[in-house]
Amino acid sequence: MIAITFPDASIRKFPVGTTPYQVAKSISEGLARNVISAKFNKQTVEVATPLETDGTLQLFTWNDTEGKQAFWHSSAHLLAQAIKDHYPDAKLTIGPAIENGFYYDVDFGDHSFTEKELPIIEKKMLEFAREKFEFSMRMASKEEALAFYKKENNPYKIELIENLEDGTISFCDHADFTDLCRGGHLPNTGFVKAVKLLNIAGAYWRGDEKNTQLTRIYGISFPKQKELTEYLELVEEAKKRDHRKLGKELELFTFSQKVGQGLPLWLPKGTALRERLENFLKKAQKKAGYEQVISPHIGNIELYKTSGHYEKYGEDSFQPIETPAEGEMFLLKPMNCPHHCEIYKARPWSYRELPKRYAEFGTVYRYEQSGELHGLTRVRGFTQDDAHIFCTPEQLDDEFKKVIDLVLYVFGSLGFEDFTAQVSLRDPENPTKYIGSTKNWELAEQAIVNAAKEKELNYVIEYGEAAFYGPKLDFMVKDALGRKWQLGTIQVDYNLPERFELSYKGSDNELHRPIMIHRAPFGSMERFVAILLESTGGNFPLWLAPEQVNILCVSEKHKKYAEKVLNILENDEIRALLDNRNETIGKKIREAEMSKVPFMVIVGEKEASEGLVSVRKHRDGDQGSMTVEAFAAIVNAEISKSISKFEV
RNA sequence: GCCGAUGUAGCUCAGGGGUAGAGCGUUUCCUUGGUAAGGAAGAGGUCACGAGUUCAAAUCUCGUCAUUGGCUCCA
Repeated sequence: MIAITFPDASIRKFPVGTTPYQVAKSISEGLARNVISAKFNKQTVEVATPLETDGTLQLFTWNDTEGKQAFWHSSAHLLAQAIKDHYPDAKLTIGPAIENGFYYDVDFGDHSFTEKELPIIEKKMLEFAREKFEFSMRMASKEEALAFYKKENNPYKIELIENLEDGTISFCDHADFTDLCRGGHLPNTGFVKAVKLLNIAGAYWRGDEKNTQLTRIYGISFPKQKELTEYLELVEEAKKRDHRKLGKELELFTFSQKVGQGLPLWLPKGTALRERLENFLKKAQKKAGYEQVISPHIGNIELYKTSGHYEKYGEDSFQPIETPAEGEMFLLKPMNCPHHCEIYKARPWSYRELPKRYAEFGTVYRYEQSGELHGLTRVRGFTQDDAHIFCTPEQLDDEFKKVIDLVLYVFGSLGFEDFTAQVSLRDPENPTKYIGSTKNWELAEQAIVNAAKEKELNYVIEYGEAAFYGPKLDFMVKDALGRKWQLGTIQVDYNLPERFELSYKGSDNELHRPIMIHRAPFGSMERFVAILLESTGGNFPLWLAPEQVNILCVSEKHKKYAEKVLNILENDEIRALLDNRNETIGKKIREAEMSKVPFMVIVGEKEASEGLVSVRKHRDGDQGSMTVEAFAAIVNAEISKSISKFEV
């Protein structure tokens, strides 16, 4: 007998060779029907794997992340089977489960696989699924495995196997299909009842652009048709929140082929929105001891040679601007830090005067690869809500924490709750990538981790994600389609102060190097507005909305009274717009609802004679009538509720 | 930059080797209204751009530009 420990710490005895499936069956028939995969002593096992020793067992169903992973991983096997069935010469590479679904990377050789073929493969997958082929694992020697793929003429699998240790290599078989595999499958293909192949894309073998480009087929599968339908509806809903679509509908920004790709044009409403965000942050920053500075959009190439950026990014940047005078070269500013270093250098500093905090909404230009441009989230010209803090080593910890407070305040005022903090440290395997002494790096990394802990951030540590000049703390959010973007960032930099030979006089009357902190709570105005659009679906917090109130006249006869109402609201600093077009009230309401204006006030015969307004709230409907003053008070109360004061 | 897709009216989209289509918007007129679309008439397009094939190209082919799904990259 073997003793099996369950997640609730209970222990039961089973005969040697009992499978997880049999264990599930001993618990309940329902669990046995639904058990998808299992972990035994924290190792993924098949539900049909006989258990030979004592150990802890976890059983997973579709409702567990691990269960979904096994489900989708098995679906990738089905996909591969269908591809091989249709294209016997296709060379399979890897096919993992991902957060939502799975993919398989395939080398189709000379054949150019297109989206039109997806339904054919999809249909084949479902046919195979219905056969309820059992998945079964078997161990193979390295020699055996290599021989198999040599016969298949598949260099990718051979490369994978060559990097594996003999004795750890296993295959998974179902029907007449075999794939190199570590394990973690459904009992059989019959669990897969619904499949959708979503799209195809190019992907480099092993993620290296020097390698062959393979065809990646993305798909998702479910145990019920209904769940697939719901998933697809969810994706459709998410697409409605796409900032590119909302930006057009709400007339916030646009792009022009003539101006150039990745160079956004801000329309009046978008500009007003952006200015409101800027003023909001400026106010908080002023309170936190920042000083605004302004620097030019270009800088002498020597500036970037000093900073080291030219050496690192020169060839991948917008190329230098050459002037009529010989030998003069300017670069479009790709970041603000070198300029701010020169501002710091404008005069000598005493330790008593630090920290200096220079803030600038600095517009920068970066030559991003054309294929990487994406709406407002990845552009070639954008404005950072940048600031650089120059401080003494003793001040670093405290300053870092203050910046975190500011970022949390900004996110809080905008209702951003769904974010994670990412601590980016050096890649331990590639230490030469970084500039600066090991000692300084260690100090800075420690400072960041401490701050993240103390501020109780929900953080993850990513090794190898640090900037070349220092470690950083980034605030990550997801867009409507689940793609991750970096918004706020805080970076410690020991490098630029060194390169620019920055100094301050210490209490010992000696010159010392300050430490520099780069930080941007929004990240960039462009990306922030994009993410804000997607997270709110265009229903901005009241204090940010381009128009807060639309005044709708029942008929043109009430224009005069409406203008009086407009006047009162404007005097109360409420952004209101008068709609006195020759349209029915129903139509005006409909359009105001669709343009997501938070409040509508309706004025007609009744209101004019009683001196009231009839209030309607976006998405909530009729709120009854009240005096204009009472309405203004409601609006102002809601504004001050959503935007708290920044406390230092 | 790479692999794939897309580009038709201001917007959303249909069509497709032989005179360019719809809805919304816009303009004018009628209508003066009560909580999500009042009615009528009109204007509006070198079908992204450039070449080629053809008697004939918006349609087929190639190239360019832009958008887009990914990959790579991201100071």
